[in-house]
Amino acid sequence: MNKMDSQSNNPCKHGFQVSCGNCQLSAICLPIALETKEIDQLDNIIQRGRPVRKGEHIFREEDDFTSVYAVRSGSLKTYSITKDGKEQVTGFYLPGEIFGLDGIGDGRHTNSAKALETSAICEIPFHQLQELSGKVAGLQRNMFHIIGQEINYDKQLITLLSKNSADERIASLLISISSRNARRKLSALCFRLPMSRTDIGNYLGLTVETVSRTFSRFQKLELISVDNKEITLLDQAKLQEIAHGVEAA
Amino acid sequence: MNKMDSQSNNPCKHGFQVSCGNCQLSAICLPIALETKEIDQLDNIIQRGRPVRKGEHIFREEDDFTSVYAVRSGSLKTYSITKDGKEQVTGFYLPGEIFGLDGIGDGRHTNSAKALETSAICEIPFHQLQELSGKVAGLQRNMFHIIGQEINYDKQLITLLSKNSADERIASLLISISSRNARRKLSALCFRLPMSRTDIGNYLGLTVETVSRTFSRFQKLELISVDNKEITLLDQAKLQEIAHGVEAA
DNA sequence: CGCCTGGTTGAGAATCATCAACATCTGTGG
DNA sequence: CCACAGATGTTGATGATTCTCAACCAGGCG
Repeated sequence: MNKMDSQSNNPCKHGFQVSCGNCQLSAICLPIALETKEIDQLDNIIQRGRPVRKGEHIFREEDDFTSVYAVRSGSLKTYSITKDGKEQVTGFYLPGEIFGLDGIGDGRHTNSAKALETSAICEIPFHQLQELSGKVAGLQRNMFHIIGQEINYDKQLITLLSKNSADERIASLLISISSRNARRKLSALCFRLPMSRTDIGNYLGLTVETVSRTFSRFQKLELISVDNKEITLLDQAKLQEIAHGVEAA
Repeated sequence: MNKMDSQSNNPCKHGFQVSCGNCQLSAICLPIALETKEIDQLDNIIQRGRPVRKGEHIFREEDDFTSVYAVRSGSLKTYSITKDGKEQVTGFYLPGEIFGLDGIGDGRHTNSAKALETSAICEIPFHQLQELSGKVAGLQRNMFHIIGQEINYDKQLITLLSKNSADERIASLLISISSRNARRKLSALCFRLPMSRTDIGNYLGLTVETVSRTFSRFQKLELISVDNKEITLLDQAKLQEIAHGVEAA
């Protein structure tokens, strides 16, 4: 069915021959306006691999950190395994978003990245990016900017986990996905959640049951309409209010 | 009394005329070995301000991001104010540690930094650091390393908040403080917590009461001995076990 | 000395987790 | 194309952990 599939208006959703210059997402990946020449330079070092299928890894915990990545289409989650063997989901990434920055610290990834659906990924070898960013001031600023965003998102998530109730966490996640869709010029009110309820709960520090119950309750309150993974926000204002204007990264 | 004051073996605890070259903490601040010449270059751009007193701010949320900072002596907390007006403690920083990296994202600090006791702080103007790091490869790597650490710490804290019980969180914090003391060649078993119970609870997503009760219970179990802010770890192994080997950033 | 902040302890309440049963969806092979 | 199995999601009943409210205690500072 999938009548509202978020990607369906893109004729070739996994076309990986696109260059940064004509990529629809460049406004998101490259927020600082670079000169055409600089974009070309960046373009030359980016590798566009084959699409990855649902469940495949882009990298794994402990892998050498060689590249950062951008989502072209699809979505993925990052996660790590805790000392006692449990999975901890640390982030969801949608088209236009950068991931793989964990690992800048010690040269090894501290998370794994796994596709939630068939996805196209841009790979940017880090040492080349670093070299290039030494020469191109705009790019270096941009990199710090992106890294800084990651830190800010994490701090926000920390606050969410530390202070907010289950309702507030779920509402925040919904608002976050919604506004990230809006940034990509997709519907902010009607979208498909690419991740499972289990992943949502894991990410937000809740059990599956609590996630499920909260969704049901929100539906009963006519805040959202739930059809499996398809979500429609019926009362965005009220959700914002519940989320305290805080968006889950 | 303060017989075990962590700083008391430093004859001039707030001497701010020290240079990076002969600073005892350089092994922590500058983990990548820089050439002497490079250290001098770094040295020249670092500003050593007057000591800040307990409760004073080093910077505030929304301030322009101009510098990163290193703790020379004392300690501080970073925090932000949530949309609904509550304080969220986002980190504690001890001597040799770098803070103020929030703000790399959008050029404004997203947190405030406040001294927990009289402290000496090194200020490193960021644009100069950035310039210098363009020239000195070791320094650039070092900066990415430090920023990456920050990301890793945050991810660990996210896991802690998302998965762990009150006992586990408290044990993790104690182990963290302990091992950061050890890194500074101070006692890993007997130290003074510079922050209030309220701050601990805020940071770990717990109420003061829960923190207090947990400390009492740990004492009853002879895991630690508590005398106000003075903590002695009596059974480090058991604490490690409770913390699942996870340290709170 | 007494106030005020910070810390401790207790009783009761609320939220969320756990356990368990059941429903639905997906995708695979007959 | 249907049937089935395993994974994923929903709902209910019960219980544990942690929060809330409240009283009380200790230490520091005017």
